[in-house]
Amino acid sequence: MDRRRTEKNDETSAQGRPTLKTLAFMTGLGVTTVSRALKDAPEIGAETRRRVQLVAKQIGYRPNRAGVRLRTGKTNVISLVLNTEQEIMSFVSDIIYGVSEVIADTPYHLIVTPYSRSQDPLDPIRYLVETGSADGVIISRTQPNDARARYMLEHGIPFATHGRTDMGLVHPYHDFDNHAFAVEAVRRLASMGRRKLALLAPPVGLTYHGHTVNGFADALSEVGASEVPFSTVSIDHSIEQIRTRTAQLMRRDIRPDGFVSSAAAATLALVAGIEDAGLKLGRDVDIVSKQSSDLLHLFRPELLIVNENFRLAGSELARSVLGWIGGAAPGSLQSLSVPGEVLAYRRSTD
Amino acid sequence: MDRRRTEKNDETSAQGRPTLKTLAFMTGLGVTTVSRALKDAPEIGAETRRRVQLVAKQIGYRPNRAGVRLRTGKTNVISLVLNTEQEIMSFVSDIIYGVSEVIADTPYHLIVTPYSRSQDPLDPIRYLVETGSADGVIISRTQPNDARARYMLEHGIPFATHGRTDMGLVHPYHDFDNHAFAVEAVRRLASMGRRKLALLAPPVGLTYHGHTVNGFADALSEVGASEVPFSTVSIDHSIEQIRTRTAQLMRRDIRPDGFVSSAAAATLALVAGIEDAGLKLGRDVDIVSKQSSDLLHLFRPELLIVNENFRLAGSELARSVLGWIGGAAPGSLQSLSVPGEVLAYRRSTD
DNA sequence: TCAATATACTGAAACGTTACAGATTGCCAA
DNA sequence: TTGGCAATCTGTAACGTTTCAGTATATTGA
Repeated sequence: MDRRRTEKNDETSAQGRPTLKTLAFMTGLGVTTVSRALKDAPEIGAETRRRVQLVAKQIGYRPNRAGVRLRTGKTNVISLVLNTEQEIMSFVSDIIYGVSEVIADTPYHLIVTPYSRSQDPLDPIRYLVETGSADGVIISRTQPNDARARYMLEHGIPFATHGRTDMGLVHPYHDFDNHAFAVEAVRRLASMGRRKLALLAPPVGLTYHGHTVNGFADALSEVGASEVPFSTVSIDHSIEQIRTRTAQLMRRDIRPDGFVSSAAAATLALVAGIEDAGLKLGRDVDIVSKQSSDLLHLFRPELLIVNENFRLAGSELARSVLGWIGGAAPGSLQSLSVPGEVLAYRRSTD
Repeated sequence: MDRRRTEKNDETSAQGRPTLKTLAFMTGLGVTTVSRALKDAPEIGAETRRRVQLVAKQIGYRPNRAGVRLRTGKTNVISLVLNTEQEIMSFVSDIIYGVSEVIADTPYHLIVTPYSRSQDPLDPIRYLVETGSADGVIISRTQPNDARARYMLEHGIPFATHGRTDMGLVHPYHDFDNHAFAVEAVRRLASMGRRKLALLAPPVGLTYHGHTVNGFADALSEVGASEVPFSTVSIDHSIEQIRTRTAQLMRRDIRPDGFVSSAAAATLALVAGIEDAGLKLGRDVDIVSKQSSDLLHLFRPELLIVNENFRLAGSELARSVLGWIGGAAPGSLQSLSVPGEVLAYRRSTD
């Protein structure tokens, strides 16, 4: 059953996977020459290079990852660090697919490194750095003063953040312009005559919470509308919590006639809460909501919708990390995604 | 900048990561002894073993993955093979989290290996096997006669399928009992007086399409209801397609008064189509739908819901693969998840 | 007492790769 | 002719690990 070779040389017939040694034997060259020929090193004769590459292609040679990794330290791995308690209707799959698209034609593999909310978010990063498990890292849930970004910068490992930081440190990122989103949302609500607006914001602590809150505030004063505070819940809260808090809010004398919501799942809860309070979407209140997959319009056609493309985010993040690994300047690997227009499926005038 | 050691021995002070050599030096033992001591080999003295393990823990020794992999061929990697064009509201993140949970306390890493629908689904599998990139594989979208399962069985790589096969070959799987789901769904609809039922089924070709269709048919004859054929669309079709086909169906003279739907996103489209035709959920028609995240009840409280837990599926699949890798009999690593009861949030009698 | 055996440990080799430090050849200038 | 040099190619060592084939010491049996 276990038919191992007794000879040291495997230059005979049946082999497992071809290695450099196999190629060296087939071409009559040395292992070193083959190695260099495959990576287009300058001191290899043009014909030799072609010959080696041809044979390599023919027999389907693939470099052994472990060999490369052991020798060079290069893992050819990108790690996507994810929070395990991500909410419902998660965008995670979109990001993964976006990343996959980009690394598909590279030798890179994507590993998913999870952490639970109870853990220190720095734990998985430390693990990756200490064990040298990846050449590059992608993180999300970015904070203005992000310990993970600082740590990776200090340890010299390339990374990209989904969302910006605000520490005066420069690193690649991709972000959705949530300030612009909030501004457009408020303008839209104002244009429909809504004057008392509430914001269902991202969780406090994350950078885009600030962006969203600021955009909301800026636009409020621009259009001369007022805010009904609604900061007891964020989109990170459970469906039930958002729903009950919303219902409470809507039963007060002073209640909002318009909402800006930063996430689709939260919007479902928001609508439920509004209806629990006996009010009607499109008549008593309007909502502008972000979504990452195209289904809110099915939920309630009165919803006003702005799309955020997480697949694009994944692609951009992957491109950024690979760019940094490839030696590009981190400052040149930053991108901001501008929100599209607010989409309406049925007018609130019905 | 590049302060490499000139000495061959790194037994001096500042090092990067500790290796077996480091431990050997610190303990005064040979590298071999240290290696064996760490894995509780029998021929190591009890005290030596303890001493080595203590020191290893103290200095935070972590075996170098590349070294192990090169020497032993063990990758300590599980690959999750995913279709990149997965629909909206994807369960992918749940599966990933489920897998992560299980491998968290193991040396395993999870890599995501994507393939697009245009590709041969066998491609990623071949890649994994040929390059020896993983110790175990998890696949979904399983077919009765699944070329991937056959291929992996032939090549002796442990795997688990999400969904069963029907080839007379034995391998680990986890599946949701879709036959039971369809039966319960039909019974429920029948108990509400619905007699003409339609099925929004999984895509033809996948094993659970058959299970669902059979369960549906079995229960129909059990309760004496009739079927309104609706096989022009499956849950794999786009939201728009399902919606328009549903509307067409519901405008016919003979239209269903009950639906069984195999996916939440499809149900959204189904409801939209029904309402496009001017009919009302809970009055003209009832729907029993599967869902994997808890939000359909927010969409329409009249919906009847059965939950499918994909996180559990991920965990079970991971456990199975690890079990097989660990030498368990593949036949002992099969599990079937029984659907919970049909959940109602508001009675259709309203 | 001697040999046999068990116990505890060890060095060398190998996995596949790349970097370093040559080695060989041919050509040209002096 | 000689030396120098460019152009190609090559062997060896090393990355960190495990396995193989030992070695050394203590213990046992006769």
